[in-house]
Amino acid sequence: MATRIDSANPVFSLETLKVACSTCGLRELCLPLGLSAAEIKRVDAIVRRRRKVRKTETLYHAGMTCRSLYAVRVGFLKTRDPESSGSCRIFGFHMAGELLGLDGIAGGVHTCEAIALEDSEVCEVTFEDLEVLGRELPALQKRFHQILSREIQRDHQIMRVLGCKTAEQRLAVFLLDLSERYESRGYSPASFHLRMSREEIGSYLGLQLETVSRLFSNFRKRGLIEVERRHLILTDRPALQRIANDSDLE
Amino acid sequence: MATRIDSANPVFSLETLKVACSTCGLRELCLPLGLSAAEIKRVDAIVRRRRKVRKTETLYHAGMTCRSLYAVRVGFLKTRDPESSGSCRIFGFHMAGELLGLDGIAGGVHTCEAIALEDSEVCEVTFEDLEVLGRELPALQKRFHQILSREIQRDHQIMRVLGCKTAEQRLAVFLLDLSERYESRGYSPASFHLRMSREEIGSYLGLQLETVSRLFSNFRKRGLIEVERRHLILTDRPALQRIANDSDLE
DNA sequence: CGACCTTTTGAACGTATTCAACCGATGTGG
DNA sequence: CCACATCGGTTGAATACGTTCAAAAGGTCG
Repeated sequence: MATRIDSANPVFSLETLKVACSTCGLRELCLPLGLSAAEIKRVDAIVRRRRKVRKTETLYHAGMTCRSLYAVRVGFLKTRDPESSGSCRIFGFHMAGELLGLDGIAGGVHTCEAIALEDSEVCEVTFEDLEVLGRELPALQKRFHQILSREIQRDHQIMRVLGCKTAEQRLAVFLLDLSERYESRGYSPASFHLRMSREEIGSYLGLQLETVSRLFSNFRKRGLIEVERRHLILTDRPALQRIANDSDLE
Repeated sequence: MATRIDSANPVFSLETLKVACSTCGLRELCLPLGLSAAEIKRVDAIVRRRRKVRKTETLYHAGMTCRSLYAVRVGFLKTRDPESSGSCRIFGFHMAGELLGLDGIAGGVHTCEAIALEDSEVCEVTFEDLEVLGRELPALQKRFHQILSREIQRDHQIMRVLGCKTAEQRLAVFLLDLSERYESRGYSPASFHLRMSREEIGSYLGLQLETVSRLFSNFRKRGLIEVERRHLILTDRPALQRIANDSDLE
């Protein structure tokens, strides 16, 4: 029933208004962060459409022309490298308020593909509109640059993890990162549901799914977490922090 | 003698004019790519200063307030993670025409440090100036976004390498990447000088220096390269390509 | 219910690391 | 000028970490 709205009707509906940036709970995480109410209204106007992506469905494929970026409104998606047949094809997991498609600006083509891990909704904004409006609203321009730069920082963090952390450290970093992101969205930082499989976690962390599974068991035995399938409780976050940080000192 | 010019004299000199963007050989790689002659002149005007960084000297430290980005004019620099005492602190090697400091836009603070691997010169542009001018010159704004997006793509490439390639594949990818970058700057893609130590290569690729050294020897024995200290000749690039690409198929 | 997918666990294996010795080039001071 | 220290690089041997292969249990869905 929900799909009826987004697929067919391009005019404003009550439904559309309800999810305007101005009233969106994510405006403190997403593109509008730091903008005035008036400015947010202008941003609202360039959001082309709010699109639903069902679990397992693809938001965009690699190779598709890319003229827009997408902000996750609700749900959870992954981006992955299409070519590499091997592992480590997953570049990231994306929660509400995060932006997708930043890698496509350079070439006008998506270099990875985005797939929903649960029923999700995204807001689409074209680069063109964003650039035009950015010229009028310096705060928006600045915010956009911040987001791009933030993404580079994030990638550096992942490179650090992949390049010099043990399997144990990688998983600890990963769990704490999820924890923080849930917390900043108002969810419990200690208890949450994993939207991704062991294989996907492994793919993201440069590990085999068996290794991930073993580490979950190992962390459970040491009393650091409780894990039941995909439900997770971080019972000893300070200890996880210690594991994650320990460069090499014992 | 060269330092006298840049350190003391803030007014335009013949020397300064000589290195203006308009006449810079790198304008087809750097920020001005795709701009008209008139637009390049405007970019010239916001280049605050052209700064020399001697070998082993630091262009910026992590934690320093960051209000500018730097374009490499001549030379070769590395950026590295300051905190991690372990390995893999090196995020990248940067050649002429490449931009440094993109990670600092978000927080206004440098998150890594840049160190010259040979005597280098960089052009400094403040984000503020770049944003202001970007509002006037859409082509510049677009170009800047392209560069940021390109950097994200680059990071993805590194994540791919670190996450799912063998040591052998990593080195092959690394050498071919250097090769391409030299070629696009008009140098030989097959014969060049390594500016970095084995340890720095390892740090970048998530390997130990011994492993890198062994791989060089191994590649030499297989007739793929000739290597004499830091001088390198890629004698069989197609073979290196095959090694780099082979996902897992034999 | 049976088919399939995800997850767990075990055992053997292999790749890259670690520790160590050594070499050559460079630089310093007696 | 040579002894000596230092730094970058090479190579060997033992080790360890994570992978690979394999089997089986638990969940989910037609």
